Amino acid sequence: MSAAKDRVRLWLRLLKVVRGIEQELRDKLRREHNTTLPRFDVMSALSRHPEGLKMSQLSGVLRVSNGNVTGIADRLSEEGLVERMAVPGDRRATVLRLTKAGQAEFAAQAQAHEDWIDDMLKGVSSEDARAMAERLQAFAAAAEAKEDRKKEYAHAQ
Amino acid sequence: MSAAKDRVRLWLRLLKVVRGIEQELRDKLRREHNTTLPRFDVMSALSRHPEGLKMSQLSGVLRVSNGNVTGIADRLSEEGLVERMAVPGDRRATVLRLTKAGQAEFAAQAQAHEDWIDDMLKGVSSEDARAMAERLQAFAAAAEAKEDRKKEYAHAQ
DNA sequence: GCCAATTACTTTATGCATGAAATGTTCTTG
DNA sequence: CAAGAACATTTCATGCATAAAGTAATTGGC
Repeated sequence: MSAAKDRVRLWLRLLKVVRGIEQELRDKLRREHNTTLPRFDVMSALSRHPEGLKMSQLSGVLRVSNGNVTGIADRLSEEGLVERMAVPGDRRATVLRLTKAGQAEFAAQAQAHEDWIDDMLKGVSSEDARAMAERLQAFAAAAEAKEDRKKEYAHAQ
Repeated sequence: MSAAKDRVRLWLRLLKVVRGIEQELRDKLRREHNTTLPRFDVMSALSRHPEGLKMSQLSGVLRVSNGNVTGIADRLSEEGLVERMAVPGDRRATVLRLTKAGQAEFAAQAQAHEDWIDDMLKGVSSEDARAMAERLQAFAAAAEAKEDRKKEYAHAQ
């Protein structure tokens, strides 16, 4: 009967914990690296693709809107951390990639980021972390599959 | 040795799951109730305090800035969901509270919200939900205590 | 009772986020 | 090959979020 309440309570706790950690990360990024989480996310995605990503690929990976990425890329590129490259054979597209300076800057930020997380989650043992991550993974996979079924159904209409 | 990696992985999964659910809630709120999560949060806080809250109390409860609440309150009050009341004896302060219309509107939103959460977390049993919530609670409490010690230390400087 | 510090709130400037419209390019198809 | 559909990106309008500055009222120490 109170299963719904249990789930809502879980959701509220999840939200509180994640928002708390996220807020601390934002503060540290701003104070210690003069940047923001969205900028960090963009640079992180680019660092995993040294050859660069098209704007649309980037917004797809980060699951944000196209217009959003435009602005963040503009600001990062003004600071020389990122550059827009023409795509030979398609004048519509541009590829965004880290500059040398961007790579160096991100390396420092990423190391700090990992250290902060490790410190904030010190209260969680390695085993617990693995167990919870696995559970969340299973849950996310189930939700994903559900989403897909929904889309197929919509298409069939 | 890889404890740090385990914790970072846990964090990334947490972030992904929470952002995913949050995004779906935002979409549903927008499509089905023509509102947003921040507006919902404000109305939710006010519904727990029928006598109303001062602007500063509200921003404290929601952990957002003062300036932020001003704008949300402006828009909600334009729609007649919320009203600003003068505080007798302190002309600086105003109390914000739900109007009758706001109460009715929020009741509908809150019920839908609970149903959505329950549906999205259907894959989590009641027992698992309680167990995870408890763990998160313990973790949050530990982090809170750590924060407090930090502040005391800062004061002592 | 005065005035300096504090408190309550709003305003401003900046950045992030969205959806929708606009611009220009490429592809498709009759 | 000439529409026109599809695609890649930017621009625009709106809202949320912050920090910092501004306005006004209250409080506390003298």
